[in-house]
Amino acid sequence: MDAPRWLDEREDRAWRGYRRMRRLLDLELARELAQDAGLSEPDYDVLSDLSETPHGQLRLRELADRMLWSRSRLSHHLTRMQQRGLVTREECADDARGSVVVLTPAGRQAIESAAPGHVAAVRRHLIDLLTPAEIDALGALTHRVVDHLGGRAPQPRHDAEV
Amino acid sequence: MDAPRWLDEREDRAWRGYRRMRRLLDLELARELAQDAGLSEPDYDVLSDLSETPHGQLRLRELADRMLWSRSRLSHHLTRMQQRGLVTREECADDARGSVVVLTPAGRQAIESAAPGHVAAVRRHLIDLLTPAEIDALGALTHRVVDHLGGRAPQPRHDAEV
DNA sequence: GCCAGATCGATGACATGTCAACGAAAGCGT
DNA sequence: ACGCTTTCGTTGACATGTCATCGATCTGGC
Repeated sequence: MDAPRWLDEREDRAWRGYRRMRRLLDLELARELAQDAGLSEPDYDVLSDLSETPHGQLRLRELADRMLWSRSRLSHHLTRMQQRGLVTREECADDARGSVVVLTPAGRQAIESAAPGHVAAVRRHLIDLLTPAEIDALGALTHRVVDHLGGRAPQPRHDAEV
Repeated sequence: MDAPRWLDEREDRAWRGYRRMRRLLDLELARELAQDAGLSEPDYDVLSDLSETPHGQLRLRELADRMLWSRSRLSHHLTRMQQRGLVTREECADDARGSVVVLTPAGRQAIESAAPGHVAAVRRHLIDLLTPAEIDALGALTHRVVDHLGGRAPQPRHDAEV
């Protein structure tokens, strides 16, 4: 705990750059997405994950885990998206507690018309600015960090114990 | 607008990895910070930026710009931090509209005792997992993206016009 | 000096995210 | 079959972030 190892100049540059990029990229992508497609980033992510499944549907639990969201957050968000007609909830056949989130035709329409523009924005502001080597490095490094953090989901524990 | 250029396998890997890392790193760093220091990440960032100035104080406007926050957000956040005794607001000498955010002794104490642990966490979960070459690449790439996005601040425009 | 327009920061209404608690239903050991 | 424990998803209270608006002040052109 003593003599903390501060970040040296290069490490600091990387860390600050990362945080700044993160913020600016978010703002810009969210801005364009809202303007061009009327969706927020969370909306887009939900629709995107759903649309990648065979039938455009997933157990709420499964979707929350994939997105690294709490079930509570997802449940609240789905309520709003449901009101906009982008998804519906159906009862789950094999588990009476569960609910299945289903993409509506309007939801599929929304993601399909939003995707090209969004991917273009991701290219324009990030991918196309990188060399092939940087893209590979970014892929390698991020996956290493993710593995290290043990890609498991959140959802608060009710553990006793210290 | 036709024939969108989707991400190829490597690009997709980098993009997904980035987003996943982003989320997991955030969760973990926020968790440790809250547990060890009783601060949220926004709290930490505010205190950190303030503590890097000569007198631990900044114009609200200036602080908001550095953090890429809206003034509204910062104003709300400061109100809460002020109630916890971490910062105070003082009148600005050369501009009667302005206010100066000042680090209190308790605020300085908070950031100084939180920093070593936070830096250690950043090392443990990110920096120390990367090779020197990756750190340099990350620094280069993030700064390029930031420059491209034109590091300017948000604050909604009231423009007419398309 | 004076006025038009810009900037500063605060505020309230609202959208979104978090957290703890809950009822219902499964799982599991006996 | 029976309880005990876990999991599922929802809910309400609350924390946080966004957006539009406001009054006060500053700035620049005249």
